[in-house]
Amino acid sequence: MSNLRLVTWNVNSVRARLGHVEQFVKEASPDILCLQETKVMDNEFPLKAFEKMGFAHHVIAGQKSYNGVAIFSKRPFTQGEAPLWCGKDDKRHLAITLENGVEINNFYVPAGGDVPDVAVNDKFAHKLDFMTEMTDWFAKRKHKDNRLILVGDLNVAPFESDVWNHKQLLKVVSHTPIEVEHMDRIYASHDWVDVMRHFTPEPEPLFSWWSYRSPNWEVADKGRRLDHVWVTPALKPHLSAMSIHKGPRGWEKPSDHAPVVVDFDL
DNA sequence: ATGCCGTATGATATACGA
Repeated sequence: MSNLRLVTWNVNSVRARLGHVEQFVKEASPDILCLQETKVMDNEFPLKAFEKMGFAHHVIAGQKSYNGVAIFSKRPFTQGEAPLWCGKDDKRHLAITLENGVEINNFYVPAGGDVPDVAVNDKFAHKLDFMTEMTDWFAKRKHKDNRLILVGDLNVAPFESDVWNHKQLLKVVSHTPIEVEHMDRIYASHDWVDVMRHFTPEPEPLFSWWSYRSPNWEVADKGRRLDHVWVTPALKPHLSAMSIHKGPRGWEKPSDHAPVVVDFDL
């Protein structure tokens, strides 16, 4: 058993945030770094900077302007299976398997647009379909011995204490009941453990995202928990710590998401 | 927070985020 530190962070452009990533990696020293919204094609990804940060292994999947995920690791891995979600090759998922057999899935679930109505908003329909496919995918692969980690920007804040004001956000995309139902089905698909709530149970507020549009983000604290770390039951005994790092959200020209750190004995 | 922000792009406006 040794310590494994995992970080998940929606950086909102890896090129715009490279300095922040370097600074945070220096501070937190993760063994595995899962990024979302890299917003860069693979041939333009600043890989050398990540090698200098000490990550000997990586897998990246980007496209121009939108989406994009990446996993950087100090430990060797093999790349895992990643289906075409909703039939689109829009670079929202990567999977790796470490030498100890632990599989890490890094997701960027569609944001869903503004209007929480599938009849008038294709983006919302895409989001719900994406979550349904995640449910089916993990249900199909379910096995009691599976040691899976699921991280990323899932773009849903499921619990009342995952948003700054439950009642005001019930009709706001990310906290609507239909999205929470879809997320509950993913939870059930593999008896997932919500690691962040394992360490910080309700009703303590827990946020990982604060809008750029809200001034005085830290004082107002109108946040939402959109970023998640889940594990399958076999990994629950190996959890040792979790923390959301608000520091980088306060740095100059920040991402609107804060990095989440989870420590395992693995 | 619906709002005045931020990132990206064949850009000086538009799409997208959530």
